[in-house]
Amino acid sequence: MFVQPIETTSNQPIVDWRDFAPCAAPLFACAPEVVGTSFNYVRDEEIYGEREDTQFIYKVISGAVRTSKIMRDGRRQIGRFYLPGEFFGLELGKQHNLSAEAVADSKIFLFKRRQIEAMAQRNMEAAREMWLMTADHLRHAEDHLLLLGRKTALERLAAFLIEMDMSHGNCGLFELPMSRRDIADYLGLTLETVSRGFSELQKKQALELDGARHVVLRNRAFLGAMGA
Amino acid sequence: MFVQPIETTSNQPIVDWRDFAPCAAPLFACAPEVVGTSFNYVRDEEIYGEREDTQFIYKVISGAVRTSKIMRDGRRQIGRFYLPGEFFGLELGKQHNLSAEAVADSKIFLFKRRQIEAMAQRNMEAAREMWLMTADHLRHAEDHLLLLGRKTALERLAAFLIEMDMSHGNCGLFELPMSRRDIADYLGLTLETVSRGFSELQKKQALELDGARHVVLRNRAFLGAMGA
DNA sequence: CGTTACCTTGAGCCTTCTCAAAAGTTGTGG
DNA sequence: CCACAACTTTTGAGAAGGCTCAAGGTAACG
Repeated sequence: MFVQPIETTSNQPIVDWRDFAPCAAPLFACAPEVVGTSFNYVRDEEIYGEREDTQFIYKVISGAVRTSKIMRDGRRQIGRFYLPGEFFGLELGKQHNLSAEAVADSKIFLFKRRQIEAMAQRNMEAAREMWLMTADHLRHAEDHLLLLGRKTALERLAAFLIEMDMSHGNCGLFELPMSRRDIADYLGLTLETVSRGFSELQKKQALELDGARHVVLRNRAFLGAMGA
Repeated sequence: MFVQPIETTSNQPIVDWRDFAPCAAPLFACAPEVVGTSFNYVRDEEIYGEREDTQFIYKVISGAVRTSKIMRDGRRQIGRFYLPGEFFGLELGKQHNLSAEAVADSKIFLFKRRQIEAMAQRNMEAAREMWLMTADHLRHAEDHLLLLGRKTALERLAAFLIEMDMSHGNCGLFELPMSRRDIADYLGLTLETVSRGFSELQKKQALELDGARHVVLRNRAFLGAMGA
């Protein structure tokens, strides 16, 4: 159920090119010719489907997004979670290779792919910035291959917690926006194994859970060593 | 053991930009300003290491290459195999994220990263072509995530055979350049499970083995359905 | 023709999965 | 504010797919 975004009727750009730059990259001084449109998605709503045409490029404002592939019999692999500030859906091909859904109620900015492409044609720095984004996604995927192919359940969980902590500023305290099933499908496990893993890590004093989704890391060195 | 490539002393370009284009992409008409140098690697020789600086971009002429990550205790995950005609080692970051080794004795072309980067700065089409290459690698990695996270041993093997067949022109007949251990580390299995899988597929009349590495596919529809 | 590396097969084990049920959490309406 | 329903998470018990360890077979090479 792809929902067509509502275009703004205003001529004022809502978001300029600087917002399109990844957070880690130096900001641009180029023209605010690329405008975005805000849109809200409810939990589990599809943002785009696998093999669907690439019309937009997306930025998470609030909430969280997952990209995934699903097999005919229902087995699912989540490629990555996207948290506020992160971009997704940028692909060079005509069609998306993964689908994207909202993990929780989310506010997303949509940029027209045509505009982005046109800008990349004219602006060398912008083109490089987008290449950089693709390269960053590739690096994440490559790291995840090692996790899925060779790490144990507890190692995967540790790596996941460290990753989540990092994207929350390494403060050792964060709220998980996704369910145990989402985590399981990200880590190539079952939700029961994920749950058992959390219990195990609590027993090892590596973390505390306040409710199922509020995490406090108690031994980040241990988790880091285990997940790496 | 990284071996420094021998630079050509000739001013004649050995390879021009057209050779740098991925096979699937339209060829370029731009200047042959990028020159490459041929180099031979013996089986299992390291081409570059993980975290090593990105000095070159590589094209397989003959033989085969694997890129991989290794954990401290020796567990290894192979990211991808590269066969003749394919490029690898193209990264935007300062350092490689995976290491690369020759699977068999191989002839490789090396292109200076600096030259490639400079060209991308000047030539929009070339820049796009390189972005496309990164995007293609990302797509492959994403497909592989589903394989590693969710597929059974036999499904992984079937997918691998179909992939190998495709890169040999879908003729249903090819020579595997890599060992059972390499295949296992690519598919997130042990070499014994890979071997058992081959035997099982032979029993199912899906393929024939003439020696351990010469493969004849007998039922590609079956393998395709199983691997997808 | 012997040596070495690689591949296959077997037996038993272990991590993770499956199935099931209980416990906890959230939201809603009386 | 409480009761109830729906959903999520945790925990338990047993099953199974793939792993480990081990032995034997095959092919390449000096």
